[in-house]
Amino acid sequence: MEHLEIKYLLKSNVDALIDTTVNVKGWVRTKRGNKNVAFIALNDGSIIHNLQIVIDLANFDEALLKKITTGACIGVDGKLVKSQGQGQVVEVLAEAITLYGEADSETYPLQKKGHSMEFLREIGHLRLRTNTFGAMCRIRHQMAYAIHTFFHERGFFYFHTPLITASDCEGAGEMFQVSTIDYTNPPRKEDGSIDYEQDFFGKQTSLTVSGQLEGELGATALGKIYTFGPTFRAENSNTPRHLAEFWMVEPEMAFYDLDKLTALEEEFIKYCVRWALDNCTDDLEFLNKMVDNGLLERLRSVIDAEFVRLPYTEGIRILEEAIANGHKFEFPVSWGTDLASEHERYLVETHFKKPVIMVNYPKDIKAFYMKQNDDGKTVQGTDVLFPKIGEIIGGSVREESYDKLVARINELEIPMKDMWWYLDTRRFGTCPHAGFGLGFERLMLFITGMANIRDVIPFPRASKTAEF
RNA sequence: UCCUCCUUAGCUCAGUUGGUUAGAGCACCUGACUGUUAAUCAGGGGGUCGAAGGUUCAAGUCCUUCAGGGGGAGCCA
Repeated sequence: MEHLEIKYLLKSNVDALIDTTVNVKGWVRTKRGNKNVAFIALNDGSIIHNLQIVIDLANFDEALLKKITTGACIGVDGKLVKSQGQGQVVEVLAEAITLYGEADSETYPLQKKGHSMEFLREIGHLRLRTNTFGAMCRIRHQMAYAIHTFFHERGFFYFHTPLITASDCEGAGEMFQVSTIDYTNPPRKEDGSIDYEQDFFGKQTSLTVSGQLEGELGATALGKIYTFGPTFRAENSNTPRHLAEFWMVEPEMAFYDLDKLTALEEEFIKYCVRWALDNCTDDLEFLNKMVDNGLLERLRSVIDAEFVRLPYTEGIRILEEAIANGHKFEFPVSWGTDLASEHERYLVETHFKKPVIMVNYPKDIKAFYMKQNDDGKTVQGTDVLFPKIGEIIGGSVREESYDKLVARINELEIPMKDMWWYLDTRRFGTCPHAGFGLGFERLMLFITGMANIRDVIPFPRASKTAEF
């Protein structure tokens, strides 16, 4: 008999299957009943909803039924019928049950009741079987698919940048070293330092902190590319918004200026949010009900809003005005300093009440590769600031002038000996170009309404966190 | 990394100015119930109070250190 997914039975027109025998397989969420009849809520992961299996106790061996507990895996052959009870349209009257795997009820950690996110992190290998994490994983898949679709439809090429790199040009913080050297007895040079020429790659290597620099090589050859892959930061940052291993989306486009860049950033995020609303309805409704009551409203408001373009200088003026009107911030505000989270939140949540794309930052608080403006003070960097989660995108127009770029590198004393290939993009056929980076899990935080970034990736990697 | 709060049953939490045998709800087990929706009702088992020291006649409760976790901050995506 053909095995049918529960999503198919609950979401398709199955009138033709009524009163026929079907086969379903999945994991038991709950079993309840009386001495005549038992009800099993069966979930196979294809959809958040459970299929109700009805068991006439007279037809089954009591020893078998006893083993069908929360968490057990079973297959059921049975007649599909319109449900007698409320709460579901169809249900299956069991005719034969196959027990694939028991789940001892005294030791199986997941209960019918809800669990705290903190507890579920301790059983990361099993939490995927909960409603919340099932919803998260299905949405995560849909978002990945949406991202590929968005760029593919617009002529971007999916461009694969290396995970192992020999350069840390962004200075984006601590990196994880990649080495086959025996660290208890490393080969040494005459001056006592470790001789990486004898290491696997013949030089010191790390896991990448960004695919941007290689992405620029792609954009200056293919026109429009995007990367979508894992990224690594060895920073010991212990917050609900940081991971040591996270997925990043980094488009890079030749011949894009600041206006085209911010337009793409806005269009991209709205596309993803709309995709979620269109394709993850059941999961989002569940999360809206169980995790974050304001979720659906917030998602819809982002689609409808026109993102504010806010020059940094104007942002500072608004914040100084707020202070003059009596608003208290913990940290001072002045032109030239980076904004603290509280300042960004004020602008997004209090002042404008919609997403803000801040542009033209002081050059001293942004990376060396950002395009310098004619004022000599600012660069064409952009941050997309979102309600609740803060910075979701960081991007910029890149400095395409070889002389200006090298001058800035020398000014900041950035070691570029391993970066000669990057400078060649400006030496040979340089072009105006721009790009941005979006933290995929930050997007997931916004889409799902989850509070902690460790709960929007199946197996989070963070400081002291690598058990599962 | 800094600030702050927390750690008591499988889970979520009570536990008074330090004072007999550490409690509840849920979960689990047993039983009842003619179709349940995280079913309901009755009963039962279950704890080295995060770890190590210390103060005290007496510590779940006070002190110190460590570990783990939450929230906030910095860094960023």
